[in-house]
Formats: sequence, C-alpha cells, structure tokens
Amino acid sequence: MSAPEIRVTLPDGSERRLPAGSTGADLAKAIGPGLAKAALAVRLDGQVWDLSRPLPDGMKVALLTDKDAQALDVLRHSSAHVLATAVRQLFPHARIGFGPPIEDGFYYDFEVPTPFTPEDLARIEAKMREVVQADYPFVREEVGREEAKRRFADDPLKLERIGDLGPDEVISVYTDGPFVDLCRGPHVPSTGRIKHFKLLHAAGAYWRGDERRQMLQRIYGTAWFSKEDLEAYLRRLEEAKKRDHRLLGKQLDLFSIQEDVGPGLVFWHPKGAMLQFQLRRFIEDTILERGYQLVYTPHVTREQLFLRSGHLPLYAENQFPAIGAGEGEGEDVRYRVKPMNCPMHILIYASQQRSYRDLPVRLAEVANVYRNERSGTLHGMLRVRGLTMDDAHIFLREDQIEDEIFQLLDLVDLVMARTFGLAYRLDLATRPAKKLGSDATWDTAERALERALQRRGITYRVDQGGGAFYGPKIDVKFNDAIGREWQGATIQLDYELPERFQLEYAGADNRPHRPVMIHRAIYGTLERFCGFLIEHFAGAFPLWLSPEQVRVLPISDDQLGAARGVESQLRAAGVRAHLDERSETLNYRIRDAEMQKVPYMAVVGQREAEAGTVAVRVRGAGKKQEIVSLAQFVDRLQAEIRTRALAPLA
RNA sequence: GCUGACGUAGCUCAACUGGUAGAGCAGCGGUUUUGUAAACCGCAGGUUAAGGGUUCGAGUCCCUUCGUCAGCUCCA
Repeated sequence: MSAPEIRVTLPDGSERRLPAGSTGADLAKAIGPGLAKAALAVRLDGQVWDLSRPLPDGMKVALLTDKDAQALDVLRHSSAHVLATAVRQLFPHARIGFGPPIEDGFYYDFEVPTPFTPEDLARIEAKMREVVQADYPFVREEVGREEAKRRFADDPLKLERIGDLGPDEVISVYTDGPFVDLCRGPHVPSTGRIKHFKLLHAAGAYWRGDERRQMLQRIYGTAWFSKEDLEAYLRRLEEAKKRDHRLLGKQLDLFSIQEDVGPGLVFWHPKGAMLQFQLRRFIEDTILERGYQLVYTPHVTREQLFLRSGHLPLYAENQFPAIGAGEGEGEDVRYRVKPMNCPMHILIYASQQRSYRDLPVRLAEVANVYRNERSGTLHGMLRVRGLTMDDAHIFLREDQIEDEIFQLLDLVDLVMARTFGLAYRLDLATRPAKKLGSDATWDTAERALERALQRRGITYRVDQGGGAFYGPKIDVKFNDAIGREWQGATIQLDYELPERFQLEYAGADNRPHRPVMIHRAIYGTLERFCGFLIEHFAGAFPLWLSPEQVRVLPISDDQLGAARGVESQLRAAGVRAHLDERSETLNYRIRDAEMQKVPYMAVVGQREAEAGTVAVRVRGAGKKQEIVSLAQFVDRLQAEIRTRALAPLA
C-alpha cells in the first residue's frame, strides 16, 4: 500500500508534495525546466540514487547537478559503463570485471584473450562516442538471484560476484542500449550526458586484486562535466610530468640510477648529495636536541641475528640472499646485508644493564639498508633497493608510550609542516590478520597511539589491519607529482622484538622488566623524501637546501677579480656560491642559472665592482634586481638560511 | 613478480614499407667581452641496451637476457 502522495524536504528546508511513485526526475521537473535538464542524480540522506527511481516518502532530498562532486562520481561511473558498452561491441567475447569511478576518472577491467593495443583504445574511444551519440537511457532493474545468474550465465566473472553478494543484498542490473551490467549504480539518466572524456591507457590488473588469479586488462579513462575541466586536467597531467623527480633529477644533475650497478640503487651526484647532507644535518641536530643518541652499526651481520629477530623467514622475500663466509671461517657462517636496523640497535641496548631511570633510550642512525624489492615496484628515488633511513629505536617503559608518541607526532609536525610547509595525512594502522602477540597487548598498544593522536587534536584515518606484524603504527602519507600515494614518516610500536631479544631494565622495585620499543623514521628514507621534495618544490629548493645558493656573474672579464672576491667572501660566510666565469654572454649565463634553479644571482659589473656592491637577481623574479652592498647581501642570505625560510626574505 | 609498451650520441628526438645512422642542445677549439632567460664559426661524438637468429643486406623482422615506463600486486 502506498500513500497517494509523498512529501520530500529539499536542501533549503522547504517541503514538496508529489504524487506517489514520483521519481527524482519528476521532482526536478516540478521545480523547474532548467533543473530538469541539469539534474543528474538525487541524494537521499547521503545516498545517491538514479533520477529514475521512485522517491520514498518523507525523505530529505537533494538533486545533484554538475556542480556536485558526487555527481562527478556518477558521471565517471556511467562513463565506465559506456566504455564497457563500446568494448563489448568491438570485442563481443570480452568478459566484464569491475568498472568503478576513481579519482579524476574511471576504469573498467576486461578479460580478453589478447591485451588491448593503443590502436584498440582509439577504436574503443571512437565507439564510445557513438554510444554517447545514441543517448541510451540507463535503465535500472532489480532482479532475483536466479534471474541474475541466468542473465550473466556466459560471464564467469559476473557469476562469481553474484555468488559473493550477501543474501539480503538487492541485486540491480543496469542496461544502456545493448549493454547490460550487474551494478549497484547509480547512473546518469542517459549516455548522452557523457560528453567530455578520454581514454588514457590500458594495463594489466589482477582479478580481484589477487596476484594468484588471472590478469585482466584494465582500461583507464577520465571524464568531466566540461571541456574546460577535461582540458585543465590533461594540462595538469602535463605539468605534473615536468615536476617528476626523475626528470628534474637529470636536469638538475641531482642523482642517477645506473644499469651497470643495478636497479633501485641511487647515485647521489654532488648536488643531490648536498641535499641529503643538509637534510641529514637538520634531522640529526634536531633529534640531538630531543634526547637522542647517534649510533653507527654494521651493514652486514651473521644471518643468525635476523633469524632471532624473526625477519627470516618472514621477511626473507625482501632480503638479499646470504653471503658465504670468508676463507677460514666455518662454512655454516652465512652473512646477510641488513634490511632494517632494529636488531643492531637492540644489541646496543642490550650491551649493558639499563635502569628504569635511563629510559627512554633513543638510539638513532641515518643508515643504509638494502631490501630486495620486487622489480616492478621500483620507481626513481621513491621506491629503491638501497635505502637511507633516518632510523631510530626508542626503548621505553609502558607508562612512557603515550608521551613519547605525543612528542614524536610533534617532531613529525616540526619537520613536515613547520620546516617544509608540507600538508601531510596520518594513518593509524591497526592489527593485521597475521600478527604476533596477544589481543590484550594489541588493545593497549592501539589505545596508546589513539590517545596520543587525540591529545594532539589532529585528524587521522584508521587503516584497519594495516599494522606491522609486531605492532600498530602511525604512518605519514603524501602524494607525488603524478598523484600516487606514498608513505613517509612512520612510528611503530613493538612488543615483539624486546621479547625475542629478552630485553630488560631494572625497575624501581629492583626486578627485571621488559621494555617496549618504538621504531620510527621521520623522513622515512632520504631517497623517498628527497624525491618528494624535488617534486614539491619543482626543483626550486628553499635557500638552505639549495645545492648551489648563489651564482656570481661578472659582466665581463674586467670584473673577474671583483667577482672572485665576491665568491670567496660568500663562501667564507658559509654560503654555497659559485662563480660562472665562462666567456658566454651574460644572458646565456643568467638563463643557465635560472634553469638550474639557483636561488640568487649576484651580477658584478663595473659599477658594482667599483662600489663594492652586487646586483642581486632572485630566482624566478625576472628582471627585477636590487643593488646591495655585499655585506647586506650576506646578512640577508645568512638570515634566510638560518631560519630555513621557504621563500626569499623581503 | 605479473601484463603491456619502450630502449638510437651526455640530453631531447629524427631515420617511408629492411638498403651508407642524422639534427638541436650540451662538450671541445677558435672568434666575441657582453648590463639581466640561448653570440658566431668550426670540430669531435654511435658495436643503435646486450647476446643470438632470419636475410645478399637488420636501428627496423624473430628469440633470449638486462633495463626503463604505465598499471596490478607488495612496501620507507
């Protein structure tokens, strides 16, 4: 029994009465013809529905148009269906996987005997335009389980999905023209609404994200409400490519990765090495102020150590194979290059008796470790095999955990936000399925992390099951130029290793107690962080980080002497200055300094040479120059370096 | 690791369907001595990633290996 009328509340609070059975489209029509044309979907209490579905009584309803972000997701989801429609027409035997909207676009997975070629993509895109032209309505139907199975009898992928649906779940099917898909929806009213889209690329993707299962072919595309948005997005992709640290690393001669040595192994060229040196110096100075102690430990160890720590065999996949012992040593002695520093730092902790009064003991090491990452995962400096971690292990009492985590979160903020001006996200990663230790321990650990996060009053996401096998962690996430997400800083709580190594401290009760450990890295690794900074600053580093801070440019050889004086005085003042005495035109040398993103140019012509001044040109500021005395210039540079200013001081 | 694409001078890229590997920039040598984003002339630079095969002939076609890129999977 349905009421003869339904009532809905609009976002402005007003109420509307409609005949029972009215749809979102009817509501839009009732409000006005403009809205009827613009409406794409309807939102009921946060849930988005198709316009064609009858509205329930007494709901809050909002019509979505191209102004709503949620509508954009609907558009992209519908675009995925248009893609599948086109693929099915060109490849009738293609089986259909998933086709969701994603950030900036959509994809659809297909099982086809041969992967799509770029030419196929062009054909598919052309076919998609025909589907759009045909303006097929998206028709929603609810079907029973058996009916659903019958309809998709020829597609094992769909059948598998149907089988996975819960008994109470409504099974809906969407049809646009010749294409029928099992789909939760919602969709735009018809394919004609999709106008501004482009297929980007195709690549393999495992069915259901499981590498043990077959590989499907995924086609990625992007879709927008307006031509301008689409073009802006494509431009944004182009711009992002210019910030790519792999490109800038070459252009600015920061680093290289060489085939002769191996993938994922970074050569830090002099300019890149200066970046690393500054970053290292900054973090080491900072943590020394905060009660850390620096240590250095060996790069290889008897394999035994990693057996005891539990890394072998658990982490063996990511470790390089064992190295045989040298002549004269027992044949059973095998060595491993270290993938982590924790066991090393633990041995230092365990090398003497510790009192409860000594805790926390904070051992830090900017250390090189080696991990045999899978070849396909390597990516410039962001994913490498030789990692330089700014690692530390903190040994503490359980009652100290919350405070220590609190302080660590502050350290993260100091480095990320207050020093580099970076926006960052925090994830609280909780217990995974495969874990060590009792649930009670995990409860305590997770709660300690939570409390510290809340005490800092920062928002964070919960990454359910994303913790390490030995404990929960807080991870810092950021995006690279191309939008991929990476992990930076990490703070991990560990009850397991102290147990395995039988660590102890003497308590106030004069009895042995077991400490807890925190593994933490602030940059994460210098490779990844540096790569990220290159992209973040697009190579135009703040002064304190810039490998070359000032380029001194004499206008002609007559000023060479004066320019040499400027260079040496700057260097004496702790500024990384470099004299460009090539017999090229001034314009040429300015252009070169600009392209190398040197923050300051100090031009020395006859006037400056006589007056003891320099003509300062600021990176990126064009012709605007300032004549200052060398002393003033030095003061300004030193202040800017000392404060680690992100932009030139006025 | 998996799927696909790709690999030509230090860098960016040419070389029609197999027919003598080229250009710009960078480098080097000269000339030029410059006032705010590329002076001019010349020279040199390559076992076409490596190895094998097909062919009268391979940068181009086939195979193997290595590497790069995109995505998946996995992780700082």
